[in-house]
Amino acid sequence: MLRTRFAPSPTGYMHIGNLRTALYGYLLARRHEGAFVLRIEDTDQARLVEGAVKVIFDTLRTAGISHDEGPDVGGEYGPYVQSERKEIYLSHANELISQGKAYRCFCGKERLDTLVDKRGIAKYDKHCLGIKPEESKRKADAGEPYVIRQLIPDGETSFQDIVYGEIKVSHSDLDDMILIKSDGMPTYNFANVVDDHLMGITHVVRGNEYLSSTPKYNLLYEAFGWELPTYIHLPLINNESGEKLSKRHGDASFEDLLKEGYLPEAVVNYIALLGWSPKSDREIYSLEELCQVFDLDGLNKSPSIFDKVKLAWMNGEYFKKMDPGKFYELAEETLKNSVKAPQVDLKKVAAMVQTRINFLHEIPPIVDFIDNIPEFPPDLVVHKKMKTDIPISLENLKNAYASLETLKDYSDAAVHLRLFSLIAELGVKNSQVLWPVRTALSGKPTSPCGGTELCALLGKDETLKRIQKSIEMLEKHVQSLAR
RNA sequence: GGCCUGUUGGUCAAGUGGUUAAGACGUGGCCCUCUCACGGCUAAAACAGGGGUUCAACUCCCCUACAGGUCACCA
Repeated sequence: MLRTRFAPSPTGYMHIGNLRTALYGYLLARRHEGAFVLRIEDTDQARLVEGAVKVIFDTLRTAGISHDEGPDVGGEYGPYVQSERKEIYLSHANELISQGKAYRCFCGKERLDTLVDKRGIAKYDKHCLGIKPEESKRKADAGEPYVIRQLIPDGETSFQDIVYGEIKVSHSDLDDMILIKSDGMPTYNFANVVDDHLMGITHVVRGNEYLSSTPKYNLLYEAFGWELPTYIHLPLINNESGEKLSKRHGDASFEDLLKEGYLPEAVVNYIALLGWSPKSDREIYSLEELCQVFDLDGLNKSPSIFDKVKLAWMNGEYFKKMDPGKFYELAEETLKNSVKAPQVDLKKVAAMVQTRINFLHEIPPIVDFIDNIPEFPPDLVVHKKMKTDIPISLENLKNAYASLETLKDYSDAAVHLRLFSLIAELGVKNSQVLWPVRTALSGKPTSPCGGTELCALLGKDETLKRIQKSIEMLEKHVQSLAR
């Protein structure tokens, strides 16, 4: 059975790159009816962050990425938290020592520092490899602090990566990396390998920052006589400046994006398409659909840039295709805060606004005129394409007022009928009546609906009041010009 | 700096020796239309550079340039 894993370290911050790695691992497992396991890599005692594991759980849950095994749901390969597996790593490392494939290193920081070159790069000189096994054991038993290092043999390693193909490196470029730290905890490099094997991970999906250390991991697999997993290294996601996404650069985490108004479904959909392509023109996919179509073949090797502009578009797409009831539910609070007029049907407002926004926070400025119509200049009723000028607008506003004054039913259909028969009667262009009305009712150059709908939305009292006000304003303007 | 990887329009991205080099976002224009939006149509816009291999290279090889990753008792 295919088994993948997501193995984040609890930093309290889940960025988009991490989330995408989790997503692909999840999709691969789902697609092949395998298992997706969550493992917490908390071997760095110095960097423990309060509540960080919760951030991981929350992020995965809201993204809809569910794991089959993990610290919270259990499973037969647990525990799934590395700090609880300390002894496992230690015994494995000792096994390697007894086989001569790893050794204790007693070098202190001071000595290690002397190995650093002018660029700040150090390679261990295998100094402690020279210590005889019995001596090493004696020192360790005497309580001298030490780390355990992997002994890299001479030679060359090559391996296959699903997306990058064959990778070949010479062992002379590899360092005798630390497996067990002096506090007894394993390093990521070691724990990762041991756990992936012990947990039966068949496909390792991770960012390509691990591509160059993979040979070292393979040497570990080899030392233990374990079978290599299938590697799937993912191209990195960069920010607008082409840098790797990071908290330090102020790049948004999944949580941040949600706070900014992005829908989790849209974010998941968008990141699925960064570095992977369904090889079709279609771009909108639900998570379930992604589970059906995801394939390794569509994986890309070049890095991509996280583009919020396109994400914003996709967010809008999700709003547009959303069931109106669901949309109202999401928009209700925003609407109630921005529209207080009692006669206004907020469900109608929601419907008007649904195709016009990418974010909920774009709603208030669109509907603000409902409660408070702004003062507007006379010229606003002048529109070349609508074939209106001030005299025509004034005239038709008066006509519309008279016509609307006697109307009782202010439903969309009734207003529409009344105004269009007025237009027919006058023998003018639709826009010559409707544009002045729309402007008189909204006070703005644009509105989320036309003149007739505006009448119906505002109701009779408010409609007549606003038209009257515009008539007065325009008359005053005309008089001032005449003088 | 060593090693690893990458480089198709501004961005995402298809393309696996022979194509008018898709599509999407964004941008401009047009249509629809009682404004805006939606929707429809359309335009501009790309194979990093140089050498090979080949009848034929965006596709294969080499070099250069640029970019990213990595070289921690971080993961």
